[in-house]
Amino acid sequence: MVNYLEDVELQIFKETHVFENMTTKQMHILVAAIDIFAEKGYANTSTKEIATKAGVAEGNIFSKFKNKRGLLNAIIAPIIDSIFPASMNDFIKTRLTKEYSTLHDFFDSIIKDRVAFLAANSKIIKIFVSEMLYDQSVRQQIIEKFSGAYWSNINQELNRLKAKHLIVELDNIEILKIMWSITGGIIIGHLYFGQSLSADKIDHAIGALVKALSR
Amino acid sequence: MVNYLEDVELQIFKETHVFENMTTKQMHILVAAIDIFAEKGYANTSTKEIATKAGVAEGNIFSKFKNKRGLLNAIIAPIIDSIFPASMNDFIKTRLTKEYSTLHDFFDSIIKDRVAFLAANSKIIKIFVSEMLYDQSVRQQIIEKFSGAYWSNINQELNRLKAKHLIVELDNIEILKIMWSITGGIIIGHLYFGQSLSADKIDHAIGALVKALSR
DNA sequence: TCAAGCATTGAGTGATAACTTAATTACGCC
DNA sequence: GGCGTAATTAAGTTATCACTCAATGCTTGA
Repeated sequence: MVNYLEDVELQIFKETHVFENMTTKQMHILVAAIDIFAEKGYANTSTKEIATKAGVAEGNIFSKFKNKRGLLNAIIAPIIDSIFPASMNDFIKTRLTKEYSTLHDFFDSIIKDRVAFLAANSKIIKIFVSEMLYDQSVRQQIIEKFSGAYWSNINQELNRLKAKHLIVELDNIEILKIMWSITGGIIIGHLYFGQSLSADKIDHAIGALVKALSR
Repeated sequence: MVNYLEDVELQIFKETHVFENMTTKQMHILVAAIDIFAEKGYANTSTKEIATKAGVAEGNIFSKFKNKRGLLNAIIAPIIDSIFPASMNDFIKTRLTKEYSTLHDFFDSIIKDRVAFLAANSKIIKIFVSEMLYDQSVRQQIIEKFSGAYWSNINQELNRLKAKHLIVELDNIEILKIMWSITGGIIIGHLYFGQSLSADKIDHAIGALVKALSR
């Protein structure tokens, strides 16, 4: 029971205080839902199945999470809050604001940070990705979060790199798209096609990215 | 009615002869299913809804497609057969076998071909992508198709480029991953985030890819 | 023209889905 | 230790799901 809270995958829920005001049984529901949603998708999972796996009565789901969608939201919301901005706050402080002497340092820092985050939350990321493809409103939330602090910070940083003639003169949005494509490719390969996340493979990808975007 | 067959989106079904041995009403079912699956996903769509949109009785779906999953397979199978190998056959003949003088020619040809294919089949691609994320067996089919003619052809071509010192000395699988990441990024941006497929944006991405993988 | 056979219909079926609710249990506080 | 509140249960309830099937319509070739 307490083991659940020590699961690395659940770190993000502790950080975003989702577990506060939750009983042990309710945490079990959340954890069971994450497991099953990640495996076979939200729409293919019944609340009865979740309750059975969590070892609680089905009604307990609805007294805490209101409805099935509410349970999904409890899983997805921390991701939307974290995938760009929340853990990004920490990231901006420790990484982005320090001066990068080379483009390689810049991308090495960003990509490794993001890959580590995504790999450490693979089940939740799977749920999030699937739902993002289905649900326009989830995509809209991403766009909004993206337009906030994350965008202005990284935008600023890219302009600084352009001023130093370190990075190619493309629209920042194009630069970011290439950056996230490479990161996404690594993650998709890992999550869905069983490819390794070995350090040298990631270094190769970072090397390619640096070449792609150097001036 | 006949209009359906002129829909660009359905080209792939004509090419793979899916429409043969189908009545007009059965084609309507297939087309309606594509529309609704693409919009809200397979699991969230009822057979009744498909029948209503197609203007037929619900039972008609089951007499032709056996069950709901059979209907999905009729949509997905041509994609699996085409996304790598089938349209790739044509592509290999007209493009891959001619000698490329520069890496830019090589990627320009490949990326534009793939982007055009994916953009011309956006609804079906959306269905395919969603189902790929859910269904292990679909992923397995991709891996198998990938390991066939497509792989040996492109592998050969990449080795030739390496011999000419035109391309970076990474594993071919790593090169392909970077290539497909960039292509995928363009498509995801277009299909799910409403970004344009303008020629100069694609040229920029190709330019970045060439730099990334040049020796 | 008509019979045979395939396409099509739509009412019907059992299963299962999400969700409700009234009763029961557990828990914190004086 | 008992009282009030919140957590939990389990047996419903209603709706909807995929799918069946017997009856009907349509086409085609002799």
